[in-house]
Amino acid sequence: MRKPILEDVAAAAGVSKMTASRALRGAGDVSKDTISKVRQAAERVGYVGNRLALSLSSRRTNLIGVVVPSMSNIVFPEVLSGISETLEGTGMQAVFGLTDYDPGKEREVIRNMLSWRPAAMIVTGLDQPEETVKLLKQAEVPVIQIMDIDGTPIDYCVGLSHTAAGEEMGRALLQEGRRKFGYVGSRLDRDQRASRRKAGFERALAEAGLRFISVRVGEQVSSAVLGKRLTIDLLADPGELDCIYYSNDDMAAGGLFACIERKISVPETILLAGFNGLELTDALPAAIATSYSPRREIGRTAANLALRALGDAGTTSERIVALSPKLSLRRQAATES
Amino acid sequence: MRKPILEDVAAAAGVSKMTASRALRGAGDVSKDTISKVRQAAERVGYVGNRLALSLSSRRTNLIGVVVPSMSNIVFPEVLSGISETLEGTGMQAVFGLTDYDPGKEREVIRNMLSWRPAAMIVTGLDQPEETVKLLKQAEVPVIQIMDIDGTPIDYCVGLSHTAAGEEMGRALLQEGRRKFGYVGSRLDRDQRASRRKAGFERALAEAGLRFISVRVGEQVSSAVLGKRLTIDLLADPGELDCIYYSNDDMAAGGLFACIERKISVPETILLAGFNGLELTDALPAAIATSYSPRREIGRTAANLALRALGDAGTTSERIVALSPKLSLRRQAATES
DNA sequence: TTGAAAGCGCTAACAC
DNA sequence: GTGTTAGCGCTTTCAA
Repeated sequence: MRKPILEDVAAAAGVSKMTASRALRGAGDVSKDTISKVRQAAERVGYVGNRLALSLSSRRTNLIGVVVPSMSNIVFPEVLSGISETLEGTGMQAVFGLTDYDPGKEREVIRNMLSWRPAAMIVTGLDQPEETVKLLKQAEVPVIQIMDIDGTPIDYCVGLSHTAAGEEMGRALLQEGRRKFGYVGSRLDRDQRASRRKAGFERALAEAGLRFISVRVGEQVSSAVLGKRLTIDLLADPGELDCIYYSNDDMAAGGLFACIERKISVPETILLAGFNGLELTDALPAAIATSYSPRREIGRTAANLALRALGDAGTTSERIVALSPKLSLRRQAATES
Repeated sequence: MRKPILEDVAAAAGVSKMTASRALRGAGDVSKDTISKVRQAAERVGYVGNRLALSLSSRRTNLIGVVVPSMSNIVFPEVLSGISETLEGTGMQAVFGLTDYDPGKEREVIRNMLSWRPAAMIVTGLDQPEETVKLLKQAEVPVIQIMDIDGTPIDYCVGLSHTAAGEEMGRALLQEGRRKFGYVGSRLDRDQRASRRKAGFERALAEAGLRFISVRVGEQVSSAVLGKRLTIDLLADPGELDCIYYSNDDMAAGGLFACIERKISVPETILLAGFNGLELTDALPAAIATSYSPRREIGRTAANLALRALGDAGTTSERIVALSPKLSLRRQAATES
């Protein structure tokens, strides 16, 4: 027996297709009696609506396309959680796509998503190639760009200035009296945000007449393992560093593990600084400096911007939502306990 | 001007709708000349196909629904990466949904996905409530259940036996001469797999006439922070433990950090054991035991099972794909270098 | 190799 | 409050 369609429900309930449709959606004026009759009939025949038909017919979907570069650390999964959480109960549904930091893949993923006629798009970064931007603009759906605000958004963006974050961290570490800086990162050609943090940091150093004494940039995906290896390598360079800036917390954690094994005291001898403010940093056996990036909140805000853009045109939102990273140089006191 | 549809492309190319459709899809016999004419016309007008119409009309979608409980550690993101990676280039597209370990949410997420008429479903675990199983069966699409193989799959499953993994770890640790065991976990009521690992471990202990001397089970999501806190708490119990089994590596890493701060030597004084074999464990400053769970491979295999189930009925697959976790008690030698 | 007609399963718009 | 008609944008089927 073929899968039941609306007409089967209508027949089973003894009403017309249209009445059944209205009853199931709770739209229009349908008598309480009819509604329960239809609902029961639907239950009985095991009806599951067909969104393809619904969306084609009504010319709108409940889909929000979300495009992120990677799932290899916890950052984007947390953004997705924030989006998913905010969308819950709204009837909207997120659809995710991965680009692996590849602009070509990104364009294909976006093109594919657009063919599903999503109600809105959330994409990572402000640096899409022109062709991709054109694609997004032609789609005529609200576009929310996330993570970054250094640039001009297509419609909306929410995130933080990575240049400023790097600069702020640089200033703070100089303030702490550090003078001999090293840098450890990876894949800066692909990860524009990490590379802007580095540039911002270097600007702060330049103002003090300083620059990175030693630098290591890996080719692999960033991870604690890579951070550890590059740190060990870096520490072999001549010149005693008193501070290392990492592209992110995963790398910095690896650096800390290297220092622990070598019995270098952190942060006394060398101060380590990362980026993201991962929960992991609170558990580490020594403090590393970090800027907390509000990943979940970025996800929530992005979803809210999308919802608002789809709702009544009355409520206008700021086009650029700047969230500031919270700098933390020392271990957080256990604030709440 | 409204968004171009197939008819606009056809008009621009001077052919019929049908010919344009075939030319763009590369289906049927269309002359080379016509094909390039149509492709150019599509490019010119900025045509993006409408998958809603395509799927409704052809009665099949390129969607594979994927339902996972959480994104709060790296495990499921890696599964999703594996799926995404395998689907790339096949024309199939994964759609993700989160359940937050809530059976009610799971049912709603699945029902929602089914309304998009996916070609296959990938869901986490073998322990869906009967009602949800009924929903999946009625959908008449291949269902692949992942992570677990302790049970009977609806259609296919790929994963490992968590009971066996726990038992194997227990035996190995006994073999190592450990005798005084503690356990640290969280949310065992929701995470059935963690709770089965614990049960398996306890079975191994029971065979040796032993049991956990101290146990801590938290209410929050598992994390290094929680693992650290519960470990500190556990260590305050009377009786000197020589081994702690954790619900997973995140928790175990937290335990290690607690030991480092307290200057307890690991693994000499206390051996710590987790589960998952996260990359992080390779970077940690002391070895923790773990079972490597092939997360990415589970994702890949699940996607392949789905693809095969959708392909020519000729190729039948095993219904149950058992992957074995690789036990590691000591730090891996850097095998490849 | 190309085209015309019918219809996928639903809802919008209008009648009653 | 309920039903009827006419599509949504594409593919399938059949004919030329």
